[in-house]
Amino acid sequence: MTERMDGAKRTNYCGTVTAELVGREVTVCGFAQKQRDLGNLIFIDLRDRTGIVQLAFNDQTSRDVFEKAGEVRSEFVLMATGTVARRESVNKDIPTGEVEILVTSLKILGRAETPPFEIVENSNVKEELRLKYRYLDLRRPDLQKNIIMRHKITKAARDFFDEQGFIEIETPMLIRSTPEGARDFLVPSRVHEGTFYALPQSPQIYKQLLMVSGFDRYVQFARCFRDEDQRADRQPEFTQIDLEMSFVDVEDVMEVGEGFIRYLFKKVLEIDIPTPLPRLTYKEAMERYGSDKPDTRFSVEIKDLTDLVKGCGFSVFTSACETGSVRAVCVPGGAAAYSRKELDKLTEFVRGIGAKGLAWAKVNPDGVQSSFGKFMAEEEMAAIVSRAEAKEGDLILIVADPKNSVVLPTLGALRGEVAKKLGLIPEGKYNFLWITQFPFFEWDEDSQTYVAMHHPFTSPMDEDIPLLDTDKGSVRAKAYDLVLNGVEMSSGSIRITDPVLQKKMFASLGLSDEEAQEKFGFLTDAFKYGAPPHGGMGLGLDRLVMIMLGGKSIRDVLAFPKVQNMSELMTECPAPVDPAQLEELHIELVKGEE
RNA sequence: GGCCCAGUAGUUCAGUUGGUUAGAACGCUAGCCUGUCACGCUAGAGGUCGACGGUUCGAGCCCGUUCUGGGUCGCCA
Repeated sequence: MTERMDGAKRTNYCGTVTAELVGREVTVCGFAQKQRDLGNLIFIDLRDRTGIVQLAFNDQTSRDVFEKAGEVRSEFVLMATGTVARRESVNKDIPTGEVEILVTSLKILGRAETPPFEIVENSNVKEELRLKYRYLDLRRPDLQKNIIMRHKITKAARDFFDEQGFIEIETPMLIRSTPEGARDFLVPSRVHEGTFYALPQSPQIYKQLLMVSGFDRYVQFARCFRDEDQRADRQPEFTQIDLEMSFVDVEDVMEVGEGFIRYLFKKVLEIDIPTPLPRLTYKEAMERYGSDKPDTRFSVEIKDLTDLVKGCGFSVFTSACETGSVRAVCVPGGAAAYSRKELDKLTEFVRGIGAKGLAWAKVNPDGVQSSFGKFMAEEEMAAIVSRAEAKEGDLILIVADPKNSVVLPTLGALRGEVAKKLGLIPEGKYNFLWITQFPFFEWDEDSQTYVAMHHPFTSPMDEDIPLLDTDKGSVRAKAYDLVLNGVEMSSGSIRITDPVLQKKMFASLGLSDEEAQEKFGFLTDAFKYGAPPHGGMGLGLDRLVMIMLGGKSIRDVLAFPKVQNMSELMTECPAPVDPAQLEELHIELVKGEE
């Protein structure tokens, strides 16, 4: 039989019962971590979210309490009252290790079956099982720590933005679908047959309307939804710290952004992040790191060899030079000792990304050994080694392609791959970086047109507006990303508020007036009534928490995450619904093709 | 949608060239035990080797299909 609390109150959390309380009567509640029955002496480790305290039962304990203690098994829910006493032997491993509670009253408030896995820290139980019993997994101290840390981070964020004069406003979860970008989750309307709401991918349009409404500084911890395939750092529903400000330009938003980062890291981790944060333009980031979200925790950078190999005898290089380039990364750390097999693996790796091959050169003590040496004059090879800044023992990896859009990302991925392999990435380092001056348009090979790299309300840079008619590819946007350790943490921009310019941008993206009105009319209409210049950013909270906790998987910072195929193993959702429910929603299921 | 990895007791794993009754540790159950805290000692229970099909005298092991989970590419304005 389980017992009732009968009006008893907890006086202390387990983890707070320390030596100062010796002699005092306390009442603690929690889960039995472990029961150790020594015959006429029983110990129970009682656990709550603050830690563990030892309950002791001995010959001083009344018979019925002692017998009850003997029944206790792992994960029983207990309430115990007793006197705090010094232990005969101290446990130095836990904060409460100097004391124990000599129990005078014990209530078994809940019995527990043996759990499918032990509730312990650093569990290496298969994730599938942990997620099926997520409520048990969440009892483990590491996950408790993560979830509590997440709370601290959002609390600090609320404090910061409140101090900065931001108003927290909730925007709707049921919104109009705007079929740009990622796939929407759709919600059928019961009342309006054949119509659907969408779940927001971001509160973008609403927060811009709030600027039109004069709220001036808005913030929201916004739940966002994207129906795209998952990754280790991506979930179908996620949270953004979403903000928007009026009467600002790029610098103002970035200043708030980095002020927040500095505040947060100091407050939560007691780490000083020096500001202003380093910046790179998109172009520079691509040319030096081959990525618009470079990991700068290790120094390997891309070097351009094009001018050095233009006239060499290696046709792979010379043909690439015509429209593309030949570039290299120099891998330190004794990578010249790489075996043929390891080099083949790297070649396979770059082929997987889209490059046609990988050339290599080892800087050995007795000279340079390379995959293309027979096509090179000695001075040419020496120039390559010097340009790559390679030292003895280094390995130069070279990618050549007629398209820079192949060369740069390939080397970017390659530098990350080898850094991981060689352990060049230091732990516990937080390298923030702004990427600025993104191109406005992206050339789309499939449709042979320019498409918006950001959403279509992003403002072009003032000085690039004339290029809209002459050189679309060179137009830069007032857009900025915040990158942390090679992960995109945040993305933001200054928005267009000039109706004439907005019309022009829509046209540049191939949207007719009618289409633009149909899709975004409510926004452009709103701007007719006076729109303050504004801009903002959205910061991925889940990823931020993950990196601040040194985690690798976003599932570890969410209470109830979904797995790769977007289902949730505990409640087994998504799930079929009753036919009557479908009928009410005017939905008929059609069989998929076999 | 493509590619890669994993699936054996409740859990984590081992399992030789295909060969008798599939093992270990932890956990669990029972008994003993007054200072444990990874308690100890004794005894015990516990398996459709993810599923289906094939090869074989014989399959945990080989082959095919499939399911589940993970990673990654495509995708994520």
